[in-house]
Amino acid sequence: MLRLTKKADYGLMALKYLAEHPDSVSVSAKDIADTYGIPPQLLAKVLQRLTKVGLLRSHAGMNGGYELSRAARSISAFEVIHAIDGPLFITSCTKGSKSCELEPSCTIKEPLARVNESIAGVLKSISIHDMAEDESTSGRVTEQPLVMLTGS
Amino acid sequence: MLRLTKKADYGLMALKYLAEHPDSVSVSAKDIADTYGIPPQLLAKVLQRLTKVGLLRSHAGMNGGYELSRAARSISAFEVIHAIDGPLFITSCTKGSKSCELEPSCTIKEPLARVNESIAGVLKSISIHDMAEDESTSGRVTEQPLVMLTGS
DNA sequence: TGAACTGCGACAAAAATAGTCCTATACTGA
DNA sequence: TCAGTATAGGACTATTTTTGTCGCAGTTCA
Ligand code: FES
Ligand code: FES
Repeated sequence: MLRLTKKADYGLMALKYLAEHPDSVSVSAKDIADTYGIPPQLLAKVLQRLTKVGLLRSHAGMNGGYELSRAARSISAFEVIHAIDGPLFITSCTKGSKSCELEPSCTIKEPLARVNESIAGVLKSISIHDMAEDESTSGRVTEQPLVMLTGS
Repeated sequence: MLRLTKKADYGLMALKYLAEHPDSVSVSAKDIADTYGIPPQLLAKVLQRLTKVGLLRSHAGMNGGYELSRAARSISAFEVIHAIDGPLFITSCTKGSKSCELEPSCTIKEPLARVNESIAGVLKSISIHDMAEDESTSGRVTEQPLVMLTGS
């Protein structure tokens, strides 16, 4: 449930990498793919999309690659995920204008839309910078009890 | 991104239906499937699972069916979703104990775990009762601007 | 010129979801 | 006690989504 796609994951990882290497003028997709052990071509596509929406600046040719187009602090996880996975959301319908078949009957959409908002809010409140920060902040968050399975 | 499965949707819809019909002693899977126009057998399975985890009580035989085992107010969306879609969460890895291949390199997991918590919190804070309530509360939430696409 | 890049579109493979079928079992009421 | 209606659940297929690959065109730089 509520799984992020790998592409989004890859995208976040890549941005995090870039945020941690501000010295390098630009880093190639291959470089990042190698350090994380993920398929280069796939990552390339992800980075291309991020470039398209303006989160990255690309530079073709030798010693080319990507760099953040803004400060890591100003790029939210939401933006990244939205750029890669698209705007779709919680309920299985939610096609924006096009409403699903069970529209008249299903009244579940409304309350869930508010859940969406909350989630989007959380995602927006986390920046790439925050993520990059994490490992330098020692093992602070490592062993928290994640009280989220009480339901069953 | 972050899509709920249809099964979970169906489950929520069914519980909502039950919450709205407290008069009926028990409602059959077919009844609910018919009113919402969803595959009866599939809904049956969903209801069976909800019964198994104790959210519903089932009653076989003629005029049988399901009923809420607790007050709608005390059943959270989280419980329902968790029961149906399982405990899996945000990051593409997160197999609990089994950590993914890119474990040493990927440091993105930690911060995202906190996002998970927040989302779970939101889901836990919404009860079936809240959902059922929604339509009686007039068209209050209908035309809210959902400010969640600012990213792109 | 040629090596090392990005930028795309089309495909193929794999995995997750959605949905169906079939059989067994439980309860009800006539 | 028997027919009808309902849940329980395993096995299976179909569909969709996600993941990953290939090939080729354009760019930059030495
Ligand atoms: S599932 Fe489409 S309107 Fe609710
Ligand atoms: S994607 Fe598995 S540890 Fe980050």
